[in-house]
Amino acid sequence: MSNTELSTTYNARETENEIYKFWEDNNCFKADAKSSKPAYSIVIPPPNVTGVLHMGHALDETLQDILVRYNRMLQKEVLWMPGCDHAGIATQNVIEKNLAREGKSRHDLGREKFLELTWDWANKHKDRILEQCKLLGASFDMSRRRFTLDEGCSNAVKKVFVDLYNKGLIYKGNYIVNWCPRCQSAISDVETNYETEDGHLWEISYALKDEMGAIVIATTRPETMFGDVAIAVNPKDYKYKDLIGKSCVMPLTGRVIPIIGDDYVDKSFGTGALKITPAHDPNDFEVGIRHNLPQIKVIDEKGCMMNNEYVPPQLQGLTREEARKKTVEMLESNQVLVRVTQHVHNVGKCQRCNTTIEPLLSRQWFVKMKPLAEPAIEAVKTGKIKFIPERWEKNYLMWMENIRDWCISRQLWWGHQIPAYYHNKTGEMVVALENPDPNNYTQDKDVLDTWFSSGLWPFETMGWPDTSHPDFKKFYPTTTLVTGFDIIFFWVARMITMGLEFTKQPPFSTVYIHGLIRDEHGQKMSKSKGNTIDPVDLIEKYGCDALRFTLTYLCTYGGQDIKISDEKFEFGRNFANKIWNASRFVLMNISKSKDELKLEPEKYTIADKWILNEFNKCAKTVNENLENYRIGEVATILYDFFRSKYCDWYVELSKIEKNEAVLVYVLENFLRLLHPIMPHITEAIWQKMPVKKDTIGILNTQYPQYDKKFDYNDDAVKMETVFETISALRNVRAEFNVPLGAKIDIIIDKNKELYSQIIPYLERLAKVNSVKFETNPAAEKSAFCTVNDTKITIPLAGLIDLNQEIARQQKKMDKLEKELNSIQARLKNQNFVQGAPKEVVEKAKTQKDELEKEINLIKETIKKLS
RNA sequence: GGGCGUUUAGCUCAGUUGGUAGAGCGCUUCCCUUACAAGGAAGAUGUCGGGAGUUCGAGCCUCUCAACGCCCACCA
Repeated sequence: MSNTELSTTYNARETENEIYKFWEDNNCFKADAKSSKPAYSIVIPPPNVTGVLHMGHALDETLQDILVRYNRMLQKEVLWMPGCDHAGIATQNVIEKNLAREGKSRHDLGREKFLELTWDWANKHKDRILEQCKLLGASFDMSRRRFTLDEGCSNAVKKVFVDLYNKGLIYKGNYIVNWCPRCQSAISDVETNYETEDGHLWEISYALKDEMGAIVIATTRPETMFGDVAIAVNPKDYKYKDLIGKSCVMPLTGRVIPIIGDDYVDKSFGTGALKITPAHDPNDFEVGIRHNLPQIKVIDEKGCMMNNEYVPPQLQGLTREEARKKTVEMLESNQVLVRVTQHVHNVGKCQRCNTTIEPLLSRQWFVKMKPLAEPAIEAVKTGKIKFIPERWEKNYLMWMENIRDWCISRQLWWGHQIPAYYHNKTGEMVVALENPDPNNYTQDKDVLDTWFSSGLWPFETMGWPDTSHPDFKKFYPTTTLVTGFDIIFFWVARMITMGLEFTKQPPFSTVYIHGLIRDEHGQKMSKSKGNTIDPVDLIEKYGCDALRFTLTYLCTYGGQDIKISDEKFEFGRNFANKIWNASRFVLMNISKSKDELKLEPEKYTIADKWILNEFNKCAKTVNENLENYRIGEVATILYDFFRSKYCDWYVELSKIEKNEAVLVYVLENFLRLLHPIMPHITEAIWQKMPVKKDTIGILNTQYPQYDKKFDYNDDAVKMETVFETISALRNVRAEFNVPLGAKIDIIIDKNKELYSQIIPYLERLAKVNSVKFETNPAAEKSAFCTVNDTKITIPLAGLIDLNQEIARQQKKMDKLEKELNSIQARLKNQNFVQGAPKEVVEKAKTQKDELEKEINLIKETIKKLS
């Protein structure tokens, strides 16, 4: 990278691969736990081993990398910890699907063989997604990469489980859980999604025992009736209250069950009477506990009717769906089906496979969440942990304040096996880090919810439980957590609770929540919809920096979802190309050596002062916005500065008169400011620049800051006048179709001091032939333009159309007058003059004066023309 | 049922303490002016969802209505 020539069009891919390799070869991303510099650390939200890179990762990783690179340039010791999640159910599903293709199930292999197979697969795919992240330019420390099932994480998981158990915060018990008959496992509440479905409400008549009459209940799930243990009515319901304490006879089976009273029953819903099936409905389960009722299971783990005394023989073994149909038929032929109505209701679905959940009575492990949630609520309320944007705090708090116990056991094989051991003969249970006696004790077959281990991610990756580990000491707690709002409950909340419980510190101080990536119609991207965009394709087509810049530009502070389409990334590509070419121009036009390129304030032109002033403002706002996580704003500011200020004006002016040192200084520092967003192109150009380099690359240079010595506001204002003049003259040329080759003469009535400085600019940029200064020039056959109080006359014999010119002037005057009217109205208002801040009033007065002057100028001009 | 978000130019969206609206794409006209046509110059386009209020002044604050979207809850 020593040649100073740059190719004419920017070849993003070639450059990016080369540059990333350069950083890797130089170990640029490696964090030093022994460094004395202040620490900045981020842990990656570990992508699933099963995963391939998608747009969500692209956004998430880009934002993290921006923060990481920014802080690295602020000269902090930066650790970005990469790694993957074993993703229990998701991974097991993939492997089982592969087996199914061979006509096998996991049971054909047995646990050991199955795990062997899964490990092979996981090892093969573990680094794939992190390798893909490198295509995004991710500057994480691969030497530290972790996996939630590696030895360190497994030890942390065991320790946490045992400690929580010993503190009484983990318990095992028979409760109703969300059971997925396809995954063959319990899942937690947050893994259950509800979908609205059209169903039926069946009203079934239960005959009273030992007397005439019947009670009619309403149900959406008649097949569960065989597990009924009571009929419940509201004690305040006059229709039924006398029946409480009596019994009824169940249709089809003849079993006798009591009628009970419970406030939970809604008098106005259905028939006002409710069958109670504790083993298959969460609410009924609660009612059953209150009334000390038995729990009768009639549906098994596969979602089929059980073969037991409660289920009629002809239904045994049928699926839930078949059994429902058959049950209804049987009820009908027994003439106990009173009525069927359409009923829209919500049905729980497994988040992983969308199978309808079966609420099932089951023996599972739970974490008692209330005591853990309290400090987690406190940490957010007191501001120890801040959410950005702030509104997510409310969301988090609401969930935390209504937290329910967390079912953590899964009937899977892939995951952390629960460290509970049962005596083979006595059944005695021991919860411990190790099996007390492998000959006599057998480990619990269940594994833990994936989120149990990812909940420990910020500290289990830093050496914990060894709190003297250098990484733990240097880099924990981490600084910022970056993620989408979709996993606040699954992951963020659990990291906070676990972090506080086990390290007594919040695992991070800021949670930066961004939106989700959607397709151009606002639809969530999914493989099944076929609307996904592959970031790898985008990188191939437009380049990684283009992808990063575009995403960043679209990522606004409010954390709105981001709609994308392929073509949107042309924006970033075009910008990269612009940067490349502008840099090419600069490098081609530098004749001085790096030692000669010194800023010499005494030689600055007003243009130099203007661009230095603009850059200085740019550096200031960029830093402020990065500090406040307004990352999209940063992209906008940098884009605007580079295109509208540096390229459109300063580079153009430099073709007339150049200060090489300023040209190079501003470019180099702009590249630094941009580096966190577009790391490769900025590094590639920087390497070729004739500047002093005492770091390996641009990535560890100092991040530019506001510098008082570059405050040149007065000159900047003058320069704006120059630009306005040039634009006004160009407008005249365009308006009257002055041929490109033709030069114009202009007569300026005042402000000679400034204009005489910039005659070469006018000549080159507005194709001016001659400049005269005259207070009252002859105005015939001329066009005019006004810039503040200055009038410029442009004789255009042969081209000028007087009416057209009058109309043009009139239009400008109308616009100015409208503005003036509004300001005048304000200034006439005593309330405004007295009530508004002094500066605002002063500003309005100045504006008024300026507007009046300019309007008078135009009026005079029009008068002369007509 | 509870909570949150969105509504600004044809499209996608910015708009940080209230001071009188911007970008990208698209569109019109001109230009391959030796950094860049993935470019340059000039230009058109908005009763800031409706209504009311606070204020000297509202895209921004308050209330209300409407449409769309999301989250939580889960009355069988």
